Amino acid sequence: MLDPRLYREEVDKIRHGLERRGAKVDLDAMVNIDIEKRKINVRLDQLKSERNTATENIAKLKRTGQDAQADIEKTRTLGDEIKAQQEKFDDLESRFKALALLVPNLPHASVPDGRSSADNKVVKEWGQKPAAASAKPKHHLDVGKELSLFDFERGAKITGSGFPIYTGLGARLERAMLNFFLDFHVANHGFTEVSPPYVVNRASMIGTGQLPKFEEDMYHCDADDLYLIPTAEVPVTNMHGNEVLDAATLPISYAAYSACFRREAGSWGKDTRGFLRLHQFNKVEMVMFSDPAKSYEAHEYLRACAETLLQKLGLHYRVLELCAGDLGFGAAKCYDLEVFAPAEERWLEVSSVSNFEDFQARRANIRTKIDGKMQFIHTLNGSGLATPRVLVALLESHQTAEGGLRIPEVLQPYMGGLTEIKPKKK
RNA sequence: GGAGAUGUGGCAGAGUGGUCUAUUGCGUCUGAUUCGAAAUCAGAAGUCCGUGAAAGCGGUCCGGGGGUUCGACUCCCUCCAUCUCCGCCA
Repeated sequence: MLDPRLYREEVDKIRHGLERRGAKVDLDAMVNIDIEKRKINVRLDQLKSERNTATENIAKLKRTGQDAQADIEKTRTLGDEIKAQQEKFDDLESRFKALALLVPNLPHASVPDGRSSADNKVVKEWGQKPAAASAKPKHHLDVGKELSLFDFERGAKITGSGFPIYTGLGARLERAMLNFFLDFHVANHGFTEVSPPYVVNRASMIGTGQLPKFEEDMYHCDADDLYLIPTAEVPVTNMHGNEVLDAATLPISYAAYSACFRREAGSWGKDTRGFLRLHQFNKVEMVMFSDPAKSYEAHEYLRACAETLLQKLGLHYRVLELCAGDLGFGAAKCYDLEVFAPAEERWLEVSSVSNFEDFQARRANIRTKIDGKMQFIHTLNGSGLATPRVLVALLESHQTAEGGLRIPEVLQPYMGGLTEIKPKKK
């Protein structure tokens, strides 16, 4: 949510930011509701003030045993008027709030202009593509099949498409990645590990910005009115909802593993094959709560944390700075990390590192007191990392000449010392 | 799932329809005393909204929402959380 003051003091700033995003919002309607609301608020406060003095007077009369009937009658009509004005006010306020929850964050000044993902800026490339001379690597689905690492058919049988089963060494490899990610963040990056619920209430989904706008993308349990989390960002960020954080404890950094559930309602036809778009997948998420003055340093730090993992895995990747038109709903600035899949010959997004500034903190009401001044903290998060596409890159990047898979050194301790997954003998 | 109890400021804990402008204690901050500190004494302090150039002024907040009433921390309904006992269970 944006600072409500902006709607009356700096509408042009909002207009400009939304324009950069290519977002359509009826700003004029919101400004008008806000003006109307304040007008009624002034009248309402005045009426309440009158009532307060009147009831005080009644109390005084009653205490001294005098008749207060005339004052009671007068206050009764005052009460009716207050009720009527209050209803108007509540209606305007809820209308304003409903609209405000649908307004995306404004892009940070450093975010480049652009309409779509085609306009994102490559700011870094690490490692390199396999030499053209070497044999073209096999497709990850073929590698997985030969080594029996996963089973899409049976996943589809028991649940549906987009719910794969990792099997045998594939399951272990995926678990190895998650353990490596978590352990590494905790040991080297100063994160505290948390293991959150995978199901959250509606208020939490609003807090981080998934709702009310993206309802159709979320799995919902009707009987309990709870949502399956699309990312650990939701429970972990909302952990501190309605809290005033001690400024001395900032920044607070969490790393959380969770399964992630996404309906991907609007994505049919895009990347539906294999691992590229799943309804359930595993991810380690990094979440930070930062002093507002230091959130952009924290943003760079988070990005570096995610990058380090890819480097340790020996994967060729690049960093994109998203343009204004491609920013996620709540992000003020965002880096995407894309890993290269040599058989697919394309870049795959494996991490998205965002600074939300106070956008989520306003929704979830997370504050801190700095120099005696109450203010909203800044929230940030980044994948570190999601496993499916990393596995794809791993399968396509680390193939051995014999058709097996070389295990990156950092994962070997988690694989019982195994250095290579060898093909079955025929 | 069943029965009962509780939810009040940073914390503890009073308050059962009208000077509640929420008692008190602890903690916090400021000042006095002190070379400094402790102890002691005095004082101050919250959130959010509106209004105003500002000082200030008005409103709001006792788990959330709703109701009764001229007036609700107090009465009623409902939801949530916590605790105790019972049941079930990885």
